Amino acid sequence: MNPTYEPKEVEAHWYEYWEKAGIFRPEYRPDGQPFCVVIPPPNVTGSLHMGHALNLTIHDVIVRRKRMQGYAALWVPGSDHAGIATQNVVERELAAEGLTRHDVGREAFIEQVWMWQRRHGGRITEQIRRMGNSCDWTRERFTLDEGLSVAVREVFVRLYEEGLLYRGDRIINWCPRCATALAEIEVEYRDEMGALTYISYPFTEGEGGITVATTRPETMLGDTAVAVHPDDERYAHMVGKTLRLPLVGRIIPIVADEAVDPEFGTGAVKVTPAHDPNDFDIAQRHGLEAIKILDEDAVVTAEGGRFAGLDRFAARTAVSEALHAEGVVVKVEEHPHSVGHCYRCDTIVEPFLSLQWFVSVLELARPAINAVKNGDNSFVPSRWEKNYFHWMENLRDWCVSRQIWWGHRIPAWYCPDGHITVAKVDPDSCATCGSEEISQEEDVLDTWFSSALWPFSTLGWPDETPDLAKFYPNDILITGFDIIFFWVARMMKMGLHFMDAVPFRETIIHGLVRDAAGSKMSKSSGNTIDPVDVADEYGADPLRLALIQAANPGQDVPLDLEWVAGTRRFGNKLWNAVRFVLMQIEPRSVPPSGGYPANPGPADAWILSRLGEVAARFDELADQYRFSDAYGTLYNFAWSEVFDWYLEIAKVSLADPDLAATTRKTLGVVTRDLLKLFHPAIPYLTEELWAEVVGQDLLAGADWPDIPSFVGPAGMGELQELISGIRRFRADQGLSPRQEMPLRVLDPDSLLVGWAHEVLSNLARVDVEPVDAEPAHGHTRVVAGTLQGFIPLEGVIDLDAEVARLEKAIGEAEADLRRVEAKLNNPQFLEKAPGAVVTKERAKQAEIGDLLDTLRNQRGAL
RNA sequence: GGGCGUUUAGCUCAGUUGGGAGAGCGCUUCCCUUACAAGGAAGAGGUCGGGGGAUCGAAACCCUCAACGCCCACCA
Repeated sequence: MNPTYEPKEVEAHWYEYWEKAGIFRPEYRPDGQPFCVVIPPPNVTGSLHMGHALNLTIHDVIVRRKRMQGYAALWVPGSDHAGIATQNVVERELAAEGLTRHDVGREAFIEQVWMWQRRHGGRITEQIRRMGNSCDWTRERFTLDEGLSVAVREVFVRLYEEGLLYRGDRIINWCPRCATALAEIEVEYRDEMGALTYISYPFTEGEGGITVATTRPETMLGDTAVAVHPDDERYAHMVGKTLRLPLVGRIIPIVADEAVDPEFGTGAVKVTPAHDPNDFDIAQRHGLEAIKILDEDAVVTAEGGRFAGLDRFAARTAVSEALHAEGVVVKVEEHPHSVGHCYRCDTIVEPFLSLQWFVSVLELARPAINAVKNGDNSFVPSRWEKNYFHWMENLRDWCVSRQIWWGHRIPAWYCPDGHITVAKVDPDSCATCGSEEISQEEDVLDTWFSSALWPFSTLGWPDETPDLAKFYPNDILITGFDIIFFWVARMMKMGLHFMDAVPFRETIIHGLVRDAAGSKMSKSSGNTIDPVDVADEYGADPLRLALIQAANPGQDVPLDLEWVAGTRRFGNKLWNAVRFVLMQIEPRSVPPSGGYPANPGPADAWILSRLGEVAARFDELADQYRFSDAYGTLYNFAWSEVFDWYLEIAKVSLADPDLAATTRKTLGVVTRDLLKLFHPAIPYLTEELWAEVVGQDLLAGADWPDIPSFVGPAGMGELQELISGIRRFRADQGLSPRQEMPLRVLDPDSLLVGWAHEVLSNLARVDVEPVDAEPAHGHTRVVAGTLQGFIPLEGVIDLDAEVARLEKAIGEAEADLRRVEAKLNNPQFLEKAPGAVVTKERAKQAEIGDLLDTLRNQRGAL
């Protein structure tokens, strides 16, 4: 073995062994209970970022542990066609050649996207493998593959037949750059400073008018009314009157509507039904006309009269200037307001009246809300359930049609008479009138429509496959809080509707990966760290361990390369600990499981008992998905107990003929079980070491540790405390750690037996002489419970240092005593505190009192 | 405007039935002891955001204030 841990070498080969051995397939454990999770499908043309790395590491830690625990564990991998995002990429390529997708034509364009996908699509899955993730690649799926397309079509048709999916004119959010409709959730709102323009609309009859306020003066071209609140006394007498729309000349009514907030602006609002959702609603209630004054490129239409042809922003300026010229602008004031941007390209979206396909989500949402309320699904951490409820209870219908080409084409056909035929199989004629002149809907479905089916479509639905029967519902779903609404909520709705069961039992929410300063990682701020680069430089295992050690449910994960360097140092420590063990035992001799010593020596029993406790605690924490705590516990145990103490003690035990055999056995099983416990987090390194220690089978397919209970011997803690105390004395005295010293040991409770004296003399570098009584003057004392060590002061040069050492100890003991006595002198405490607490305080008082006497005597003797 | 979260050592964070403040990194000192200097040993460092309250006892429970962060909302 190399003297140092080289992640790159270690990580070069194991993945293919695991895959070839079929360990990542649930069939590996034919009799195991099923356990299933589906990957949040990444964009097929994307590349791995740190958020993926965190999400995947959590997945893998869970799945690998479940597999080792004997479950038939299945992690379904796959990717998403990411309609708008992918289409944008290919369109940019075309644009470089001066072409648009319309120049190329639909079929050729789609073929070009497929080509792009075949060229780049393998990249992210390659990166997922590189990070060691144990997905079952034989079950890999793609949202646009044949099976999933069948599922999408089935769902579309059934929802349509059930009346839960319809085509209609609604205000949708339109991205003029992507040239498609968006769902509400696909719009990102940001506060921006705008101008609130107050415009006076004159009455058609008589003097005066009514003043309205708007941040978008250009939309006045499409106004068809002004609305006031019905209870607003200022305007009560005006309701029913008419106004002449400036610049346009259209006669528009004043209507009364509850939706108007009398407090805002002037309390009178201009109504532009075709370009504002509220206005659209008002118009519906009052039978107002909706006039589209912007087209799909956000350019003013012919309805805009002399402003026709102007871009929406140019139109804003032009209309504003014209209004000023006409003298109808009362005032303009600065006004912060929130502006919607396209989540794919950041262009300002345009609310737009448009004929689109919608899913009626409220009916689907009800069971999805109930499922969480009654515990069929729970969120971890549970506080996210509140957000989920609030979201689900306030849904607007989901616009699912997109005016792009890359995606599932909507299975609806129109005949010249306007009949709609929706069918699972492409029809030859109109289902209503039989006309053969039918044409298919041009639009495709929202990418999230297919993602919503992922937990069952990937398992073969609508066919009743064995996988579907075995692995639906999935057990868990792991994702960031940022896509709860995009994805989790929709999977819940679709899963319950079509499978009549929740798609997964638990929804595990993790945080965002942030940089070392706690800032969000983003391309624009240039603080992103590429996980593949990190894996190349530090290793995938160290990165995984660094991520998982910070990943408690719902918590953001700050990442500093310095911490990855730290986990790599841990890897090196583990590597060398194993190297040491292999110098003591026969390589490849430890059994894959069992093999615990029947009669362990005292130190063996101690470390085995601790191993059992730590493994139990680890399991408890891991079952709650508290991986930061779980691996923190394990990490500290491995380093500070096994490596720093047990291995050092073992060096002594190995020299003892009575203890050597059991020590070797213990070294072997403790090492092996540590490898098992660490394996889900650092699979490559542990597998490599397993090959040296166990040498048969693969760790990835091994059983989870089942550690029998051991009882640690009395005196272990005192022994360690005594050793530390002697080391502290030496450091305080400025003595060399190498300098041998005599040590008289008083051990009235016989805590230390022969082996322990050897340990003491080796680890503390002292010549041990057991004594039956406290030696005469001229010693300093190190106390560890009832165990006392006496170091002759002869030869200790620095008397002042020893005085200082003692006085510090006396000071600390006095402070402790004061605190304890303050409690015990409080009658209220004695009366009201539980008996056990009082007893504990009394014992403490006695113990500190003894210590203090000892220290004071010693101080006096100097 | 609503809702949620955070505030503990220089940094990042634990502290889950209220009973002697912890870890990792960083820092200081000593040590290249044949597994490991990517190491070992020892140590310094905190009025647990402020204020108030119930309690014998609060980092933890209640109230309040403050700062920071996130989500939602039809801010014309």
